[in-house]
Amino acid sequence: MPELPEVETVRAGLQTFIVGKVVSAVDADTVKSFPNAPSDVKQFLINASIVAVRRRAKVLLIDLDTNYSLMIHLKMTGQLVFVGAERFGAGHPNDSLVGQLPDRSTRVTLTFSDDSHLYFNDQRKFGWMKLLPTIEIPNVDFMKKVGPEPLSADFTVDQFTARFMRRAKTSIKAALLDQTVIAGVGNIYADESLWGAKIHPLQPVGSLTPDDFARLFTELRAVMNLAIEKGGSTDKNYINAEGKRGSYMDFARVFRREGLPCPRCGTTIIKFKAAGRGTHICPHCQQLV
DNA sequence: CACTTGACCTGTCCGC
DNA sequence: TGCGGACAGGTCAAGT
Repeated sequence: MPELPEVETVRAGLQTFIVGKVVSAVDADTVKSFPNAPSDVKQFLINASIVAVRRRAKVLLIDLDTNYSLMIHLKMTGQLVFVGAERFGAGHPNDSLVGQLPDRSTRVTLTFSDDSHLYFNDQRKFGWMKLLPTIEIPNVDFMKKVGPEPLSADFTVDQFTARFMRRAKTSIKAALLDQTVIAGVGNIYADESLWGAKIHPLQPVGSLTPDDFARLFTELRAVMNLAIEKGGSTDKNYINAEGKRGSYMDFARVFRREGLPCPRCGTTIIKFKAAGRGTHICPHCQQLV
């Protein structure tokens, strides 16, 4: 579910809420949620304090003062929700969630020494948490293979184009979704940026012109920045660290808008399958060439 | 090797 | 209302 803008929104919320807090209890399904961690994972977490919350691609990294980190992937339906202690009283940002969590999709509960909680919920159980030494993070297979951050200040259109040309024979949509090409793009922002750049999702990468890449580079970054500004996209499950929904779907131009008019030309938006995913285009603006 | 497909799970929606 | 099937925003292993 969550793509780069959603994970970044969660990260920013957690950075505000949990840095400095000390873990006092852990309730976790260690088999499901900590597949690679030591069996005594609770001992590694209890009494540790949160130092920082980072993000790389769609992965969250919670650094502890013990030189260990929690590495978390939310996959399709994962949520990380912070709930303050009741004694914080009315007006606390997420007071309304007190008593609602944990629920049946809660996989891990971290309790902090001030009686606040961090809940990892995941309906479909695709997500995971791993505990590992902070210094080992760069050695994790995914971290070694994942492509550059599309929003980083020093990322250029030339680098962007060169990354894609490694996958010249595949479709542009499949390449956008390939995390080893560019980090953080998922189905929503792939469709939205291809509409913005007026490129058909099945267009072979190798047939795109420098101008196509320039437009896609600009559109992808603009769409992701807008999505972060709107707190991400909530289609079904996604909520941020305060348990609140994102509003980007109110601004989506094609995603989940099949049957509605293209906001640019009025042609009816269609949906089909591309790169194995539900794909939305304006058949007038985005044509195979 | 490059690329595509199926599997991992649960919940929801749609048609009969 | 009940039931079966398709589908859902991600990633990896296995297959072609």
